[in-house]
Amino acid sequence: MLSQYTKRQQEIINIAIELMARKGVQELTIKNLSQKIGIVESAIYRHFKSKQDILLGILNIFKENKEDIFSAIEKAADSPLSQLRILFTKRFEYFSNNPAVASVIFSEDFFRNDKRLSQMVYDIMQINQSIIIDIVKKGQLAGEIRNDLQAKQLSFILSGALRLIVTQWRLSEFDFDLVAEGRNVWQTLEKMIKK
Amino acid sequence: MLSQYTKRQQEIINIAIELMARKGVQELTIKNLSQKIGIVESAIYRHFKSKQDILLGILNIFKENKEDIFSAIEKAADSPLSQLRILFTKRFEYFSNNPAVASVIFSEDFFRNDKRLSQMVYDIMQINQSIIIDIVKKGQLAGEIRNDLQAKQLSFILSGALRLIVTQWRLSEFDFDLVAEGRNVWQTLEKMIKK
DNA sequence: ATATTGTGAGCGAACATTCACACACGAAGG
DNA sequence: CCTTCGTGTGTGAATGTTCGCTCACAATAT
Repeated sequence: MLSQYTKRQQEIINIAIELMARKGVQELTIKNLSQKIGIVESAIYRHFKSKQDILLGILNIFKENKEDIFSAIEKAADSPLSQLRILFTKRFEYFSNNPAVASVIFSEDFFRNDKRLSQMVYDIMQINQSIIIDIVKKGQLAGEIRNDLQAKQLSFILSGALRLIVTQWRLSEFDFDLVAEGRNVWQTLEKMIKK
Repeated sequence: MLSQYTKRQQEIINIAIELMARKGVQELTIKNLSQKIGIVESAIYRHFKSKQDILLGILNIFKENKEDIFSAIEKAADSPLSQLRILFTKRFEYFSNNPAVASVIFSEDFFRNDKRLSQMVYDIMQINQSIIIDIVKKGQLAGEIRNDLQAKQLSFILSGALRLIVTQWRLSEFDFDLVAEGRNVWQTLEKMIKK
């Protein structure tokens, strides 16, 4: 088995993501979940021992995907600046194709109650940040990126822009072209950080 | 009366904000609210006709405060770049003194269910953006800010950084100095946008 | 035959909200 | 000066709903 989850579990996780995307976190109930799958409520508990574990599953799926993107980018032996551009583009494309995931991953508040969940959210954020920092540092060494700016602050600003645009896209009910708008923002960012 | 709300209503709103700050949005229940005030649940409904109206009250308070900050900044007849710096500083100071409000204002997801509430969140965001855009444009005209960058994109990047730092501060349970970190981020941003 | 998955009824808790009732208090009227 | 009355506020019990979850049982599949 490729994933740590069974087929049914993956199905449940995906539908859970869709539900959260449609109308926010309060839409994710065991009842809605089971109805959309076509089984009865109690059957959910054959596959997950609690709702928290389903949420954990959602975060896991996202974490795995993110790690995939990153390792793909590292292998693409481009210049650091191109790597950042590809990173941005790929993330926007992913969210554009999976709007549901975007809705879930940025609603950190919802995960605050549970230690495991909030820790996972924090981990995902950290992975994100540290990989961007690494690329920025490489770019500074290569003389591609301004080195009068701290890598940490820079990656922070990059992440902030990425997050905000996705958030607005989400709140606008996905009614603008995320990939196109993302490209615009990236171009401005590139001008700002390029040496 | 200065505000559109009575004393008791203001008290309820403030405690509601505190509750949401402590453990996230799910902590805000009529029961918790009434207990913390020292009255019985049903008494809440003497002052607000529904929970949604309390949430609307929270957003109103924040909107009013934000408008105050902005008008104060406009009056301070500084250079546009200084105005931006003051804007950043004041916002960080405000959140630092009112961590509860920070928690509330960035949990947009929670407000998605209700048309009035999501509209209000959207309004607040728009006010924010448009004022920053105005200042940026002035700065570009005055030759203080690079004009090879679109004002809209720039203000976007500024807002994104501001939001992300507040979010991380919030998720870290407020355990770093928001004002100091905010100053760092601003200094980097300033270098990036200055002509 | 045994393990996996689904069913249906039901449980206890939490939730927002309603309602009949009680109390306090200032204004109005005799 | 006392009574009366309306208004604003708090009380305690109750309602209907939704929630996550459990359990005895049945069907299905290997």
